[in-house]
Amino acid sequence: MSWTDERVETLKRMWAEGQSASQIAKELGGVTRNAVIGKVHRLGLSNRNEDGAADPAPEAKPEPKAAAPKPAPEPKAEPKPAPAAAAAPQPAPAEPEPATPAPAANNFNRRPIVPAGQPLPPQPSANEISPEALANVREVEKKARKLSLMDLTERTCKWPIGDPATDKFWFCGLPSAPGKPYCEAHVGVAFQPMSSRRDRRR
DNA sequence: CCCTGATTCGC
DNA sequence: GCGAATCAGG
Repeated sequence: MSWTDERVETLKRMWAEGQSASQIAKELGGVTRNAVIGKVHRLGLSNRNEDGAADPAPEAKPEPKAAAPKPAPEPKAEPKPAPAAAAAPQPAPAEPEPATPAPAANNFNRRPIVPAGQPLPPQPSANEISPEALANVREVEKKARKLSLMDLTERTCKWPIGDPATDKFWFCGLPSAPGKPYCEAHVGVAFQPMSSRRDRRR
């Protein structure tokens, strides 16, 4: 694979969008993230520093996991439902397959990338979670690995526990089922089959 | 352990 | 110019 104009263009665009090198590499195909980073440096766009302003902004790495406007072969960013408390959270009342909902990202970018909508609009809470599942969740919370945001990966449970306004806040962090955002127990309460009450007739 | 970008250096 | 290996870090 070589850096054709088109590929370089894609690289530039995605890099400008804040995509990570690995994401870009995946999109392009045939190259590793190292190749992408190498190219980025050679192109001289390692940082989007506009010269002149010697503005020391040492701490500024939001690591935007923004959703791509156009290319979305593999949605990476997963929205973090924020159940009010550990009490009765119902992040995703789902019916079909909530594989990867909307990219409600936490993006503090300079340029508009994400419309930034409501983080958690619909909370019908018209579900009844089985007492067993709830008890299970309670139990699981005791075993939570208490991961920080940084430690979350695609295979760690992203169920929030505690009050985000305090420092008593962390994520479950237990091993999550492949492709699922939560561990077994939390998947159970997060994705309800939608019909706690089966309509008798129609 | 997962990930990120940065740098080096033989090709 | 290229990118794997390595480094430094969250």
